[in-house]
Amino acid sequence: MPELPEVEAVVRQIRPKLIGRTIQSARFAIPRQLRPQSPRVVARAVRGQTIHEVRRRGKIILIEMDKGTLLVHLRMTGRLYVRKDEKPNDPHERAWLSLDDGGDLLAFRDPRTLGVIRYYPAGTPIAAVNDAGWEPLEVVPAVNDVRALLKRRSIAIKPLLLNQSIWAGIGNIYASEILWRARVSPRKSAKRLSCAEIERLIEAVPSVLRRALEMGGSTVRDFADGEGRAGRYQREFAVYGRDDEPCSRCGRPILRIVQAQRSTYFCRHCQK
DNA sequence: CAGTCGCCCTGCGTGC
DNA sequence: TGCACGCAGGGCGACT
Repeated sequence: MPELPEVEAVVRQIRPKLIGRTIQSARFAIPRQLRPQSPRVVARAVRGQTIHEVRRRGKIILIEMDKGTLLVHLRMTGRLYVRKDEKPNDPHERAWLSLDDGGDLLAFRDPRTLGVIRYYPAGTPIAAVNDAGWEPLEVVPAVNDVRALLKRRSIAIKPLLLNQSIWAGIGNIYASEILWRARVSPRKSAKRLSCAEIERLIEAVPSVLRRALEMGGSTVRDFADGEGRAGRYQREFAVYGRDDEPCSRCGRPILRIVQAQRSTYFCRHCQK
């Protein structure tokens, strides 16, 4: 579900509610989500630790404590929010961290249970973080640096944008939106992008993501931020989910194709 | 090695 | 109404 803008929205919501709080206890309902670690071991490890920082790297949420870091990846349907401990349990909640004062709880809701939770003792390398590519809202890479990464990749540019080691945080919705803005065909082999196309891509990546973040992210099905609020960027989608509708640039119908088992939306006329 | 595919899950909308 | 099917914002491991 959530891509960079949605994850950032969640982090901004929960961060002030978590910093300085101490974890009293933790519960994990789906052991598979912690594999290869075990719920019991992780619960014991985090108990009594104080949260110092809550950060995002790409789509990854990092809850940093005295002696280690809890990593949360929301994957398709995960949500994180702070709520009062007394509310009746949502049947889709899968993990809970109870906080010291005020009877608050950090809840992890994830109907499909594809989300991931992992604990890293301080000093342990976090591979997914170390392997993550440019942070789109912080780094504007040089054309030559992007070209170097693309030059021997024959894979189509759209599935490559989903690879988190180029830019971190781009997912299936924004990949289509970014390529429409950059006027690059999603089917074009990465190594065949011209310098001009790479320049447009470098412009489009942060532009699309920043605008989506300003709008509170996108809500296609049921995304909600840490306050339970829906995003509004879906109203501005140029192509995602708009197959057969006219392209706002040229009026030709938007196409839907499948690449690497995922839907791609684009305009064949203005994306070459 | 690079690229593709199946799969992990649940829930919802569509069409018969 | 009920059921089967396709599809979903992600990413990994097993293949070719």
